[in-house]
Amino acid sequence: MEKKKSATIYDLARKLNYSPSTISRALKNHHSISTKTIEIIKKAAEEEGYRPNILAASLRNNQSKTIGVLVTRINRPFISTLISGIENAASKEGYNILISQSNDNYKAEIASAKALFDSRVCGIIATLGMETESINHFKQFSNIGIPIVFVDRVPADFKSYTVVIDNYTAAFKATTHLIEQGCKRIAHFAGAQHLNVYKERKQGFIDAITKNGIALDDSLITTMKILSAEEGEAAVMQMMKSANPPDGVFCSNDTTAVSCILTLKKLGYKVPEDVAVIGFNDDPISSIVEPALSTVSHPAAEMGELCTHRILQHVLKKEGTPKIAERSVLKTELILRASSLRS
Amino acid sequence: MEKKKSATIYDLARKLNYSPSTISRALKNHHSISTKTIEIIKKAAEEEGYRPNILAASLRNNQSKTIGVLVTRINRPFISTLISGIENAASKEGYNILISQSNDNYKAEIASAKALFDSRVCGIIATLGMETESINHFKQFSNIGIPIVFVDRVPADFKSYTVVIDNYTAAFKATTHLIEQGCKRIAHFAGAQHLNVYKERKQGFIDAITKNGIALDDSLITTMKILSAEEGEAAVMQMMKSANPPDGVFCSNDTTAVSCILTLKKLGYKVPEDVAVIGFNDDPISSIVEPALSTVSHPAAEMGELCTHRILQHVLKKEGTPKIAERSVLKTELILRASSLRS
DNA sequence: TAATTTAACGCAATCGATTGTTTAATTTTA
DNA sequence: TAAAATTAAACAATCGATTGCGTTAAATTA
Repeated sequence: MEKKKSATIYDLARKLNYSPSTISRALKNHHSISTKTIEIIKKAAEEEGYRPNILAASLRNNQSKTIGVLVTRINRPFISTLISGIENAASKEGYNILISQSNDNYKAEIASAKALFDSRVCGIIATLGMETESINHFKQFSNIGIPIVFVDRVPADFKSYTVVIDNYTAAFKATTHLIEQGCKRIAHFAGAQHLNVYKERKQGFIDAITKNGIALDDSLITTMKILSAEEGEAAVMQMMKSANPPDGVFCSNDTTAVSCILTLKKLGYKVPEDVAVIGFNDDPISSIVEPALSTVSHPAAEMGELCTHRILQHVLKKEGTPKIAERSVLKTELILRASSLRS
Repeated sequence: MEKKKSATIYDLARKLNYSPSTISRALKNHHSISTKTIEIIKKAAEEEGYRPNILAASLRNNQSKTIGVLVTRINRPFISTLISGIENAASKEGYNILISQSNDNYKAEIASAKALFDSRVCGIIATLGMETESINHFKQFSNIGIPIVFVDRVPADFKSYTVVIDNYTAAFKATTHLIEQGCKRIAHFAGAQHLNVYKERKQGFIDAITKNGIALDDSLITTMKILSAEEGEAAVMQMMKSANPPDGVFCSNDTTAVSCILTLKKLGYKVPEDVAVIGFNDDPISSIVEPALSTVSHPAAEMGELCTHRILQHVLKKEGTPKIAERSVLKTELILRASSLRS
């Protein structure tokens, strides 16, 4: 159990009587090294169990084949699937991913960004936290030309790559679907309005309502802090107590939507007959709850893969190629299940 | 948008007329640097936006304050929560985590291990894949003294730290609970038997059955490849068709347990009256399905934190301290819900 | 006052891989 | 055959932080 260190190119050089530079070049098939020598060196490298020291190479090249990923919480269905997509695409190209979570805490997000920066990641993929006020902590990356990809929860005005879904249209369609099912008074569980995703979903909801000639009733919109099950339950209790309760609810996420269904049932209402419900995200619980929850599917894995591709495109791009802050909008799908189907 | 690089200790040294070594020492409050100088240097570092180059420091120290995490699939409730625990504990101590997933593919697991090794992680936390045959790919770490923590799905005979739950006891208790609820013919959905977790759960099941004086009926045990919902459904269809169907099922995971409940309901059986069901993991779906699923809770986040602590303890340990391949067994909890409560 | 300590900091090697520039040997061309 | 071109490999600087050892000047002690 000695701490014997793995061989370096210097060890190989000494052993084979070549210079370290020859070893280095041979290992990556440099043309100035003869085929014979390359063979000899590769064989020896194999035998000696040589493994390149990535730290040394990264230091020298000043870039680290490591992508930083900064998310709010790793253990959320959407986020973990996103990360999975990021990882699959990255490892396929020989890149590693460094993960950090902010737990939706602003200060932690800043600290995480700094940590990832210090690790000299070659690019960073991030989703903003609930509390994020400013995004100055991302400027350190753009300042030195490190590409940033904001995904899902993105800032309004920051020059970077962006990977999102069309929240507005998805919300519009979801709400329209409820209207088509005969809902006349539709409620909306909105999320924190400083985050694009919830703001856009709310706007999609509002526009669908008004464009269908329904009067917008602000009292039917509940804005929640974190869209938790508890908040969902409380909102339902409140709403159903009112003189004119809703007959449909469009929730900004599945957590509150499932909570909504469960609470409605507990109160004795039938879903979707009395109240139709539709959520957002297509979390695993949505297909398990009874009635199964209609929802909007988020192409999480694809989004993750695309994020990685954006970073790699940027990193591998030749000098001089213009950097375009491209915005990618992925398609969502309306998943219709029993919770909203009255026919 | 120039690629201006961030300041180094050399830049600061030139600017302040100190030597790089003094800058380096001042930044970490070395006692041989005067308080006044430290102040000056830190102030300048702040102003210049100095950020240490971790790659350089790691190369010099030959250790990287980065923990490698090798899992099967990131987007599973248990795994993502485990990772979350690992990350929280690591970032608290200033360590980063590098994540790689094998997607349960043996070759990918080997490649991931190599990638993490090449990244010079200071320790590695791993759970074995479904296909993992040998664990030779982990020897490269132990060979050079890098600590390994196997978690949950661990190898039988490898000298390393281990963080697991007591699968046997949990399974024993879960099965006993079904017996106490009056079940006479209890089925078991077992997982791949070369993995410790499923093997132990099966043994716990068997022992609970026999110790309660019930005859063991092998036909009631279905061994599944990946414990998917589809496999669960198929198994239920098969079993309920038999002449002597079970009145209770202990499933090795929640995915098959939920699938079991849904299938039973579809077939017209009542849960738990006709068939009581209990799962394993306490995934989010388990509390949403109807009837809610009784299950065994896995302290995933704690396990993750403990894994990180094991690595850090080892890494920060002074020279000469004996390395103990400690095995940590965490407590599980039997979560009783409607799917198994007949009283 | 001379001899020692101590405080404060600089010098230079080091970690391992990379790469522009030379050098040496061999082959081709004039 | 001498000069030029090509091939193959060595030399040496570099990336940025760290650290053992050496150096200088001031402070303390004898």
